[in-house]
Amino acid sequence: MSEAEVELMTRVASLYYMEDVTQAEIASRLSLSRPKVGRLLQKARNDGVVDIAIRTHPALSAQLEADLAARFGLAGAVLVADQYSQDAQRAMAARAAGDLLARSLRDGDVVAVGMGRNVGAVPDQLSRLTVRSCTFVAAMGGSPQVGTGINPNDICRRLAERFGGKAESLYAPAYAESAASREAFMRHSDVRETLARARMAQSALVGIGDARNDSAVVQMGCFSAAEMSTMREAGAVGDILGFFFDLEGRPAGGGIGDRVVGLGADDLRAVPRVIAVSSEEGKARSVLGALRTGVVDVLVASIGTARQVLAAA
Amino acid sequence: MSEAEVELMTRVASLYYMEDVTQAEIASRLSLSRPKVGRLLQKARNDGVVDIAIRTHPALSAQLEADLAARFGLAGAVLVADQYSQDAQRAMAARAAGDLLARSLRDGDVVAVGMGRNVGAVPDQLSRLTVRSCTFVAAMGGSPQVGTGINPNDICRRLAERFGGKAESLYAPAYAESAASREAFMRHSDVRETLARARMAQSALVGIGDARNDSAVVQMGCFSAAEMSTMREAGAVGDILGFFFDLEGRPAGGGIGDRVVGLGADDLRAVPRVIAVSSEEGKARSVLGALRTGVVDVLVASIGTARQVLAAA
DNA sequence: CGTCATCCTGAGCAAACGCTCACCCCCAGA
DNA sequence: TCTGGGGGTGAGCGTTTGCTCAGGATGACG
Repeated sequence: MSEAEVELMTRVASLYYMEDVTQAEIASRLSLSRPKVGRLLQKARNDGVVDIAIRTHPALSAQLEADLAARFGLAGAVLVADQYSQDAQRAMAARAAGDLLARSLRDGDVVAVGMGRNVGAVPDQLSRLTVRSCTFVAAMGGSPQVGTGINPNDICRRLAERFGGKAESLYAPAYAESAASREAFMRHSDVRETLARARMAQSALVGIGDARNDSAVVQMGCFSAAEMSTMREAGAVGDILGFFFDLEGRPAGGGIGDRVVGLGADDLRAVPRVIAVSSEEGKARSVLGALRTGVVDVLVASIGTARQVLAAA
Repeated sequence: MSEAEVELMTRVASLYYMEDVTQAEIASRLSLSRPKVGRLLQKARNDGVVDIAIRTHPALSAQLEADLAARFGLAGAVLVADQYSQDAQRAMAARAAGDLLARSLRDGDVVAVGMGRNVGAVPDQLSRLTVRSCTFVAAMGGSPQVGTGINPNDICRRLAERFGGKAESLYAPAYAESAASREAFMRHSDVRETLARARMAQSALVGIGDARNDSAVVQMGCFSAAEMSTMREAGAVGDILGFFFDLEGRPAGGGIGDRVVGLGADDLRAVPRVIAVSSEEGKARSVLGALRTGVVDVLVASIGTARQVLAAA
């Protein structure tokens, strides 16, 4: 895309969206055809030159955000409006998380990146225009069982693509068959070094999993449905980076969760700005547990989830 | 406006702008009439629930911004797309300045506020949704000669209104008739204390004046056109808060500019984050001088102005 | 309790817009 | 040189949208 085209696109977008000139009028002023103007506008929206965002009115969220921050010692909370469809909800949350990330990242920062559908949606919602030369490091291994787009390595790559930074992959499975095998993975120099870099990150972007049988970690093949059931019986309500916790935020699920190759809870606590995204309704208990672990600094969730979390707390 | 209405507005806006549902379809889904949906959307845009922004593509601005920052030791530069009309240009710059302010302000911050059309346009462009409990202090006196909207006190009031913070007025004229009279004003306890608070601000928002006979300070009656001519002959190319400088950024204009009641250049240098806005074409020399004074930390201007400034430097 | 003003509401219409489709231009390959 | 594909372009049409205006509800005030 040439610079001249970007400029034309910006001109057209300014006239249309800021000065409320009709497409036909813009066409005649700039000697273009009307369809061409329409196409330029469409492209402008696509490329992020025109940025349309739905903001949460403080009347709906300010009190809840303050309550969450106060109650769980968060640096902040970002609540988005409830949506009808789950896809829209995810997009909404992902976009808020992306904006937050874009605002807080400085050039040269390192970001530790988790997995899951919510985290995976963040790069999709991110405008291509905010350039940050950051490094995105996978904070957890991957799994061939699930499609691309959910794996940390892939999310890192896409985040780096959008921000114009670098991605650093973790070449390890998300989950080792045994504690011994996990140790072996963790000792491998590539894995060790990548995780060391992730541990030193200024920010982390993670999802909050629910401990259900259809959750992402099960689909990824990290755990069998049976193991997940066992963990649930042991009190597990959710996970962050494969680290399971109960409703009180204490480690839960027996040793089963200890076979994950990636950053642990203590590692995350040392990261200054851990952003946790949760979009699905019905994850209130998972979110509550997650907040109580003390690893989360900023929560991105829906207003509905926030209400439920506060009610349950 | 009730909470339920805000919620409805948000719902409608989400469906329309994020899920691309037509107004008629939204109307039938939510059992509303189509015009009602249209009105809700309009209101949503008005209130800032729907936020449409034109972003500057990095291809147009990134290099220039980096050059400006490097050459003048700025913390950053924000460049907006060139506009045809001066009003649109002003709105564009004001909006960028407002966004910048919203991003950098923390609760409890104090902001020193200057005057002029550009600064005055900032609150107009500011969405009402970003709440910050900050204090906006006038960094300069006012003048009854010019309409409201340009005077620092009024700008403070409007900024405070938008952000939900407090405004602190400076009850003094922008300009004293003599050095002695200025001293008298500056000694007055109200004036002294207000300026002391402005001096301790975390941020400042100021405009860059050109030293023309039709400039804002002349219209405000601070100086006569003749005095302005004298200052220009003495090398003055522009002013910040009534403090005049030449093309090299050195104080200029003889003692004439010393009768301004407000913060001086040294005061501003002590403010960690001075945001200077300039929107008009043809102010390149003023901006160049301003940047060389070393008081500006972040420049908000148009791409065209930036090009001229760098070419002249 | 009546009256007036104001705001809100929804019908109808004209304008604006998105979309499809045929067309043309450019370029690669025969 | 000819031919065929691909991408971009502008006419025309159907849909969507903004706007005006009359009707009705609501609330303030006499």
